[in-house]
Amino acid sequence: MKGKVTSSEVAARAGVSQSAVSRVFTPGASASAETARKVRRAARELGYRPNSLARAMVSGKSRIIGLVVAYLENQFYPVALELLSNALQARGYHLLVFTAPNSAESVDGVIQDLMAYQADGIIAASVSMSSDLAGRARQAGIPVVLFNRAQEGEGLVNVTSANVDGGRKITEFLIRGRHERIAHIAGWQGSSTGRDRREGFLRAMKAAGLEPFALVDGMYKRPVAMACARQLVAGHARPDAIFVGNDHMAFGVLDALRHAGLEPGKDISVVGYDDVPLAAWGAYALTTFRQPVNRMVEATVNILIDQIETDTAEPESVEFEGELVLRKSARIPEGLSNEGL
Amino acid sequence: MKGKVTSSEVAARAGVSQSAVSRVFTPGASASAETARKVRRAARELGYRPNSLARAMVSGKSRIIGLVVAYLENQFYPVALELLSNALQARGYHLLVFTAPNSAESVDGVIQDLMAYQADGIIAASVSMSSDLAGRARQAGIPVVLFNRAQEGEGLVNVTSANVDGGRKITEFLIRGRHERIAHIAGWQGSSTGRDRREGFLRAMKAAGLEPFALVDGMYKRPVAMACARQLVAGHARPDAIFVGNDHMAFGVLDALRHAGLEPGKDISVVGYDDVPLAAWGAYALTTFRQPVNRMVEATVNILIDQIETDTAEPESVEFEGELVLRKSARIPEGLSNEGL
DNA sequence: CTGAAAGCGCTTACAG
DNA sequence: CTGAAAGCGCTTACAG
Repeated sequence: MKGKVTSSEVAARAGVSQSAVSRVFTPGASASAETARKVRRAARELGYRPNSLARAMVSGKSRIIGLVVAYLENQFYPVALELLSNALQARGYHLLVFTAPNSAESVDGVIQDLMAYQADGIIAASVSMSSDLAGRARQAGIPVVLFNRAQEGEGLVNVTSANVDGGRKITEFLIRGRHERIAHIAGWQGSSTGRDRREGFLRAMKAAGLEPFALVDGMYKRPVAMACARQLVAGHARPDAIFVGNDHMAFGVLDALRHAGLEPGKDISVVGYDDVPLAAWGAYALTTFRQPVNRMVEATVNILIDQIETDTAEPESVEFEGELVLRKSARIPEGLSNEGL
Repeated sequence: MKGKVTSSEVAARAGVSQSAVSRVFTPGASASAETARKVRRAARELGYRPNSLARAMVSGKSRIIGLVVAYLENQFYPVALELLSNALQARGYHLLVFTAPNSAESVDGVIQDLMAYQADGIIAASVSMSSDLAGRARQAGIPVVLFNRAQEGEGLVNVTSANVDGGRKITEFLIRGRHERIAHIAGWQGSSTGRDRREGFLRAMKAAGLEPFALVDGMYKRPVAMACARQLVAGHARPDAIFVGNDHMAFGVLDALRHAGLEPGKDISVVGYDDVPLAAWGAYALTTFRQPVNRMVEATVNILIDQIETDTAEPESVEFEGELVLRKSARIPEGLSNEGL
């Protein structure tokens, strides 16, 4: 066990000062070709790499971005996590990941840990934080972006897709498909996405002069959504369409419906929200509304890095358009194809 | 932007020395009740938390564990990531996550970053690293555990399940079910899991005096596995069972088979490997071999923390038993139930 | 370009 | 128990 090698050891071996070693490893610092050569050689021989922690301490930049996520079972998050990680790595940042139950207290605790680690920025994916803590992060100069969740608060930037709009478009699609008894198993009403999609649903129904066949909170949980679906089709008056608050719940709904002997897309239409990879797989072929994860990730990373590396420009929340993706789980209105939307 | 608050500022406000502040925040250090009270009060008022980076520098312990993963599309990894993160957080450690394509070079690069961050330990999930780098990690005193992958090398600890055994048991199950034309779409042959499961398959076939109907490398990739499946059933001699190297590929195989008009579990049997959550969902109901993720995670965390916190005890690789999980995608031998195994 | 020196925010012997 | 001081491994003015 040799332990770590330091810049002083490299300096000794290269016959230069410790500062010289540091300069060779600092992009933009000045060192002669000769010095650089000697230093790199010694570094290679010793297996030296600058200690990022020490560098972070003196420079005040850790190049660590904290990511707080709730549940990874919903495929939307692993996908986002991977994209985020790749994009950040490409720009020299690293993701410190925390999984936290989606309660303000535990999220707050985790974010305090992140601040103790001098994270340069924080991404909260689908979780909310207390406004008190948001204020403190702002005071400490740590930018926070909320990914796929909207929350008011000073210094809080939201990156979302147009959820009200999406809920409305899905509902209009269903209405155009001549569905008359439309139910909504909503996303968790404690979240902005759950509320917004529901709002879109309600507006479209109202505009068409329709009453919801049923409206329940599926909590973004598979078992809850499945129970709701079973109940909805248990009586002899049943919905002819169900708009489900996200894909993760919609898969459960599809499973429950089939178990009850119904064929989705024929006996009953089901539409989800997100368009996770699994939605495209044959066994589900879920009609859904695509959230543009790529663009959401790109925006998140840009906003964060802009705030970290320049201190101008108050960042603004962004909202991206999504799009309906037609597959087999819902009846398609006559004359409509995926292109026609 | 007030910036971070330091222990000196807290000391000034509390009317004690900076060392005193440090002691109050160091578990096990001695401070009078009176001092502690004053310090905590001042800290609260100022919103102080010790800087983890500074603490890490002087103590030599960062409490950061690096996790390197390849692809998160296979549900096995998000599940493991979440469990790992929870277990580690509970013990005061944090996960710095890197996604890296599964090539020795990129994994090596990422691990060097991890070492630069003074990670206390490294978990490489289903990726391999060069033996050169493994040696360096060992020299630097950083424990590395390979999760779900076996690799020889000094200082490398493997946490796996009994893959040869699993492959054998699946094959025996298929043989007992009177399948006669058994194909294997293997996991990537560049990985120990892929090779071991295939080895188990081969041994069981040989013991039964059977020839493999087909044996191909599915590369752990869904599109590849689907193409293999399509080919296997294209001719008029087709397999009556397919053992697929992992669940992720098996879902693709199931989709491809159904698309070709075959009913899994009736016209043809399919067995996967892993038992990810999705395998239990109605649309797939995949018969598979369960890897005990919980125990694998627990062992990984214990081994790592033992090595970090005590410097005795050469750690040893561990291998856990898995178990067959019967669902609907494969014909069940007469007289056998899930209990009967 | 280069070296000596200060300083980042802590922990930890060392004396009292 | 408590304070003054050294030191963790770097970066970055400051002189030359």
